[in-house]
Amino acid sequence: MAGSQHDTPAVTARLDDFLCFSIYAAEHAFSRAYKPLLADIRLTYPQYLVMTVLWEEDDQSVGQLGTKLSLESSTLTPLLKRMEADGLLSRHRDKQDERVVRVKLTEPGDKLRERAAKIPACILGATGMSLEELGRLRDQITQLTQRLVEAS
Amino acid sequence: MAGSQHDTPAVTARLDDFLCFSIYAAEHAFSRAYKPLLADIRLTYPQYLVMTVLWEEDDQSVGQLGTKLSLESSTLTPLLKRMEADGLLSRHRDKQDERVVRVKLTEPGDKLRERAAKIPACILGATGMSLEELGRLRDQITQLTQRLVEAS
DNA sequence: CGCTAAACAATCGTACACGATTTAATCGTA
DNA sequence: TACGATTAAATCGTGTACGATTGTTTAGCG
Repeated sequence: MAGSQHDTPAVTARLDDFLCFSIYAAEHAFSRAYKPLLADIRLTYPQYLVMTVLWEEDDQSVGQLGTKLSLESSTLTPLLKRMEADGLLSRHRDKQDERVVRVKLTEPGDKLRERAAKIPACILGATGMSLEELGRLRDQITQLTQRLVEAS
Repeated sequence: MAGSQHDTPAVTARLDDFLCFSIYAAEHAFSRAYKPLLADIRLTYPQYLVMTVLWEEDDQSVGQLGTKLSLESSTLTPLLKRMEADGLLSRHRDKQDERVVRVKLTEPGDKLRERAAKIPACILGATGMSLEELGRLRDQITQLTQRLVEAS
């Protein structure tokens, strides 16, 4: 048959060896860890990420949000519409450039920030890691992401 | 400044500071890096993970797959049905215990393993990391996941 | 033996997520 | 200034992903 001498050995990499799978599992674990905390303030995990971006800087375009979150308009538009229906934010065409839709927090959306303020500490506690460890790990992962993006 | 003495300061954590977001972004980046490679063999990323588990050990129950992949039957059942329709695997009730459904690779599903064999090396190249670095990072992330799961 | 409890997969409803396409607005340049 | 190219969102179709519920089958216990 094919690889009588060297090429691909019959060995298959184990899933647990995959860095990508560890990331996949960690993403699920984070999402689940956040779920009960976010349920209190009636946000999903992606919605929480959007709110975090807006709490950081209000009045951004859909495109800006997409860049920061690595999401397409095809994902963001319905997500933002749900959040608008929930009264968290408003969406309006930019007067200067009608192609652009600007997203602004409503009063309740802005207020929610206070109720969400304790969440990061809860998650930090769940990780059982120090801020330094956590920061180092985050930076390594961010660097990895950048390389993956550049390579594609 | 910040904590004049205690309660929540007006400062909001920046999204980029969040470990969870670095994971979220990395998960997207991996999924996108795999996409063109997987398109060649007509698999989605989650389907590839299922195949990897089955290449490692054939003939597993839906529950076993779910445990290894951290997925619910509500996710796996439709996913496996699509893969069955694509001729990659078969699903049959276990004769000993009619509650369980056993998933087996078909001949084409097994053969696909060879064509997929070069993918890990492509991804490794895209990360620009050494196997040692990669392994260390993976172990840290796996440990993090375990702590998150335990804490919930 | 019979009956409840538990286990397993499937189903349903909701919510991301993406690529490809579409629509509308603006820009560039002849 | 006209008109093709570009940009920004939205739309459409497909595929995960989950919680809650359902339907079957098996296990456990009196």
